[in-house]
Amino acid sequence: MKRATLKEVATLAGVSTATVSNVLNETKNVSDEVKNKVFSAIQELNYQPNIVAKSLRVQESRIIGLLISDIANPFFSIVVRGIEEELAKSDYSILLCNTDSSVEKEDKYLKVLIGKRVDGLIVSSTGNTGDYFRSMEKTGVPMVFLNRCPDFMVSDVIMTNNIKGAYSGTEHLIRHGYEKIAIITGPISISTGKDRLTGYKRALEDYGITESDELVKEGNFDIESGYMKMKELMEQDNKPDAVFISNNSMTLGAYKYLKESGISIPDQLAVVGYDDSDWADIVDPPITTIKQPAYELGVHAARLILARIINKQVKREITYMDTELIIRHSCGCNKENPYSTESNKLETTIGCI
Amino acid sequence: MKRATLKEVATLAGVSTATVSNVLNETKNVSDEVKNKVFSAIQELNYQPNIVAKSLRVQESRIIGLLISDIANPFFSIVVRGIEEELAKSDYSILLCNTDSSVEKEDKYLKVLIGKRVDGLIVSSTGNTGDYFRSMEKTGVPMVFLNRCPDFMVSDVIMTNNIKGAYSGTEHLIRHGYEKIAIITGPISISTGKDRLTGYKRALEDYGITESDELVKEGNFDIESGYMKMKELMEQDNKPDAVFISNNSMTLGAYKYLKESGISIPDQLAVVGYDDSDWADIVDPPITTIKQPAYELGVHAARLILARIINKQVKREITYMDTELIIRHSCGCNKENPYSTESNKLETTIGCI
DNA sequence: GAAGCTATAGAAAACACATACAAAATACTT
DNA sequence: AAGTATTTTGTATGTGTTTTCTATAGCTTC
Repeated sequence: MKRATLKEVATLAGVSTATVSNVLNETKNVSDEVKNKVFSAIQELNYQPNIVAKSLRVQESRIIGLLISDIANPFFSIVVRGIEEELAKSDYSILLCNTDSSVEKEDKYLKVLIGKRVDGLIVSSTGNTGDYFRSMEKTGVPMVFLNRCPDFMVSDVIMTNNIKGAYSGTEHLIRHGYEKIAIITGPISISTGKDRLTGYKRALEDYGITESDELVKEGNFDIESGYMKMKELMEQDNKPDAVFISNNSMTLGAYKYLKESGISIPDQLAVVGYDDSDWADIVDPPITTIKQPAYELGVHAARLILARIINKQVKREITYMDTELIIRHSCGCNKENPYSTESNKLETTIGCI
Repeated sequence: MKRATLKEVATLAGVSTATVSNVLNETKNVSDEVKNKVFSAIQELNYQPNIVAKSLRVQESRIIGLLISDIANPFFSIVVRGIEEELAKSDYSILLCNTDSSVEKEDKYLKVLIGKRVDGLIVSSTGNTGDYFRSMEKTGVPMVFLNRCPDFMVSDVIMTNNIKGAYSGTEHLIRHGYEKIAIITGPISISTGKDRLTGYKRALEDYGITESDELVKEGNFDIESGYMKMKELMEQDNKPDAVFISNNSMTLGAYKYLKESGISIPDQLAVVGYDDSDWADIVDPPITTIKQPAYELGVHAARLILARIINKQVKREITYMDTELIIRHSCGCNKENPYSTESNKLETTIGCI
């Protein structure tokens, strides 16, 4: 079905294409009389401007590429929602690319995104990034990274304060009096994984607890590895009495293992997780966790990329957003008053122990 | 930073733009000698084809619009993943639009999608759809609907068998011997809400149970309404001894209420939910639920839209995908052996009661 | 050696729009 | 009334591709 073109409405309205364009974009004065002719022609032909032609002409696509490792991870899906809603306000659309943390997919997508002439790029990829990013710099399309930035890039990045977050999680466990606190980390090759490990180590150090290699297990942020690493931890001689787990999926996996093997939380093993979820307070026991401001992260990323598009030569910005310790019961807090909403406040950190 | 154009590589290689295009697309024979010149020119200029120009010329954007009510809902985010992965195989990208079930947003997005000349549309909107869809039909862009199709449209739709799913969930409750089985439905103005209610009613009828208006509460598929409707149910005189809840978010909300008020599941109230989740088996108690094949739904939708793009004149297709009853403990099954994986099989339906 | 064929390369016309510039029409001065 | 300023409309070109149609050169075949 052939769609009407600008030219067609112009001839139908008996004016030039330039005027039609001008009434559409309100870019010049045109008399009401002519305007009306144009509008009714548009109506009659059911004309819809061809944005791809416009994009070609004005050299902007009004679309932002979004490179994300796993849209099905609730943390990311909330980030995406934040991005989407903020971008929509400025009439930008988002092109969604799920990279699965695969360098090949990332490179492939990057290629099509640059080919499609996206106006900007938001990337939240937990994997290692390939060569293709290097060539991105030359293209000059603005980018903002979420939670991690390849070492070789000079670009905007907005991070949650991973070190601090992990620190406060481990600290909470320490104050509870646990002595053998383990950690299940993400891949230490990537910054979120590494930073959260750093926070953990720093907390132990500050409280004079000697760390043990046996108690740090490197997972890869998915459910399966949470399950496996938890299992390793509980089957070895040097068992922990508490564990800090570096993201939501691994916490889920760990919980599955613990329940399967009948290990009681927090009596036999206390746990503090990372990332909050809607379901975190209805599992058994409700999970004490480090909450990242996922939605705000997305909103901020969107604003930043928009700012970059408008003004390309502002200098690099690194933003840190703070996490929040959400206290529930998996750490050992509040057993006598299990569903008090009072327990959900950060301020109670000290009091509850 | 100006990007190199086809014409520039042509002049650098000393050939015409036509030949460059031909070597790029392998659409005509060109001698190896010339090919090499072209390739090295491309390399030297770091040339990236401008896909929007190509789109304008060949009249296809290679992008599929995706209208979805809430990307943060785990059910949808998995659907999206299925769509994305399948589409990527054929080098189609997806433009993500989160409608929040708002007719205004839907119409607005529809407008930009059609303007951007998407090659197809996948819509999974739980809300009522506005007028704009009507005008969509005239444009001739292929559409496939997920789980619901506006009455006035003649379009492909792929559904899960909602009636059957709700039937089997309710039936399971009935076989347990519960006598006052309530339902929290979605909005009955939309088909998923209505169909699941129908399945529920049909089950009651088949087993000779008279239904009570007091036991059917209409929510709107979000956490909050699950909470509120559960509350209503438990605070009224005519309390149920079991409840069937029509989606994941409302089940979550209902669980929150039940835990807060110390109502024990399944002893005081048995529950069967709709939609499966990763966390469904670590909550307390693990949720018996009707699982929709979310990922497969997405894959199928992607394939269907692709087929429609290639061949526009095949006739309308309505696909039903079957749900699966995942038996855990919230219904009352398997209390003595709580984490047996055996319990997760459909076949045990009868045996477990 | 002319006619016919094949293989390769190029010229130019779309594709649908925006915009700089020119021109015309109107309004305003004096 | 003519001249000038201002508003309104039109012309023409450019945006980066693909593709149809032509043209040329190198063959074969009679």
